[in-house]
Parts: sequence; structure tokens; C-alpha cells
Amino acid sequence: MSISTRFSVGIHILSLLEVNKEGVNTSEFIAKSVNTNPALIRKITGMLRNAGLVNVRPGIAGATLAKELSDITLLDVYQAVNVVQDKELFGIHEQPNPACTVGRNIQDTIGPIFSVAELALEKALGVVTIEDVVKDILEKEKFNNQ
Amino acid sequence: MSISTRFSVGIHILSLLEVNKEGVNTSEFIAKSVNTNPALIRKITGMLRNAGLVNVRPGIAGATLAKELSDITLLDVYQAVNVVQDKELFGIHEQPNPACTVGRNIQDTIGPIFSVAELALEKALGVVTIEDVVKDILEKEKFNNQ
DNA sequence: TTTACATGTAATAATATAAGTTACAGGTTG
DNA sequence: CAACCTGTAACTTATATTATTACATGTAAA
Ligand code: FES
Ligand code: FES
Repeated sequence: MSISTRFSVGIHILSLLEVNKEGVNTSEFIAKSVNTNPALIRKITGMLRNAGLVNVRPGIAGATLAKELSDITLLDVYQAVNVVQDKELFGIHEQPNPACTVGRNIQDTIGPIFSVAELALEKALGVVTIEDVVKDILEKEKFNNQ
Repeated sequence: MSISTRFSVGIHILSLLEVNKEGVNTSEFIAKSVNTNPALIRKITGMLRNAGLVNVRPGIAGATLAKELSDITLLDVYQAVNVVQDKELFGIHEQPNPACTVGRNIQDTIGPIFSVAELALEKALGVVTIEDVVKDILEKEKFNNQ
């Protein structure tokens, strides 16, 4: 099992909006860059818009960033594209046997532990910004062209 | 999307082996406790055995713990039941466009970042043992019976 | 205002994984 | 040998992802 690529695609889109900020970033253009189809890009862009991360409107070609690069964390993107519902990173088996000591307590015991782990993950995503990502991309690019 | 319940079921099984250590924990017995079917329990028990966490052998009824409770972390279980391949918690879109600055660098940039987040998650799981889980279950049990 | 084009969105299909179920081969014990 | 259990494969069902197609709606320029 892996977390949906909507997350990495979301990061990709935002990075592209910065790197290609002089151009017009239509869903078709972005789709070619990501190597998928425009409808999926529009769906994800819509999610990013709902989260206040990009500007995009019906009929008007191209999306633009709605916030400073340094103000968008990977956690923002993670939450925006809705790959994991809150407190549901780990699935917990439903309806364990209430007649069993373990069964009637396991969910309440495991739940908070899983939440701590989930928060640790989110914290790690929260300290990285799209600015960091773009800088790293441009550095790698420079290095490869030497 | 959620990580497979094999993880929570694995924790459930190990906890049950301790709480019911006086009894014979056959796959059928465990299945009733977890509220699923015996074949799935045998599959997961087999994974726990491969990871050296339980003793279980063909023809012999019942599984037992193969290590001290305090020596089994949730990370051990997480890895044993194979819910997430190493370095693959986050899916990354394949074949981004190599003709694009972002496309030809995004994977190498995102990969390490995702690894850090994944390690943060695993670290959080590594500090909790099955002993902690069992203790909490028994505490909750005592509290509910007051 | 009409034409061209972009976004929003729904419907559909293909693919992958999880989880439930059934069946049976093979091991162990009495 | 008989009863019982584990290991495992096959099949089914359910669910989520991703790709694809289609079209309504919005915008702007000719
Ligand atoms: S239902 Fe008893 S251990 Fe989960
Ligand atoms: S931004 Fe991902 S391929 Fe160009």
C-alpha cells in the first residue's frame, strides 16, 4: 500500500507553477509535464484551490500560486489533496469481539498510539516548504548541467 | 486510503497471546476474538512467525510469543505484516517528463524528503512495545469494571 | 455575438489491493 | 488410523486509484 500519488503530483504542480511562472500553466501543459491527463490535473488543482494554495478560475487559462512559496508546507499539500483522512492513516479492524478483554479495549488503546505516529509524520512534512523543494530542484538542475 | 488493518490485527494477535497465555490460541479462537476468519489469522500469524515474533507450527494447535513482550515494538509488527514496503509509504508518480526541469528532478528531490517523514513515523512506532499495549488494555479493563 | 479555448465535473473503465471465503494438502498427536 | 490444526492457494467481493472521455460552463478576443 502506498499513499496516493496525488500528493507527489500536487507538489509537482506547485513547483512547476514557480519554475514556469513566466508561462501560462494550463492543465494541458501541466499534464504533459507530470505525464498524466489534464482532467486529473484539473481535479488536483481544484483541491489546491480549495485549500487556498493556487488561483485558478473557470474559463481563464492557467493556474498561479496563491501564497508565498515559503508559506506552503508539504503538510499543506498533503492535507489539500486529501490522500489520508484525519486520524485514519492506520486502518483499525472494526467490531472486535466485545466478549474478549483484548477485543473490547484494543481500539481505544491503539487509536491514540496511531495518532501520535501520524502526528510525527505530519510534523516532518510540516517543516519542508515548496520553496525548499524548488531550490533543491534548481540546484540539482545546475549540478547536472555542469 | 488507510494502511491495511493487518497491522492492527497483528497487534491484536500478539496482545491476545499474552492476555490469554494460559489458553490454547488456535487460529479459530483468535479469529473469533478479532472478528474475522481463521485463514486470515493464519496468514498474519505466519508473517509474525517469519519475523521471529511468534512460535507456530503446522499440525500443532496454538501460537505462542517467541520474544519478551517488552522486546516487541509496534515497528516490529508493522514491518512483519508487510503493510508498507520500505521507502514506499508515499507513492510517487512515475515517468514525469524528462524534458521539463521539474519533471527530470522531482523524484530525486521528493524521495529523500519522503524518507525522512517515513522514518519519523517508524520512530514513533518503535518506541511503543506490545507490553505497553497490554498494560494499557488491562488498565482500561480494570477501570471499566470499577 | 459568435468563435475558440480553458476549467469544472461527472461518468466510465481499467487496475490494484484488501479482506472474506472455501478448499485442501500436509503435519502432529493420541 | 482418526481427529484436528496449520499453511497456502484459489476465488470472490469491496474499495480506491488512475486513466479516459465527454460535456456544461466561463472567459476573452475576433
Ligand atoms: S478481539 Fe480479542 S484480541 Fe482483538
Ligand atoms: S513538473 Fe513534474 S514533470 Fe515537469
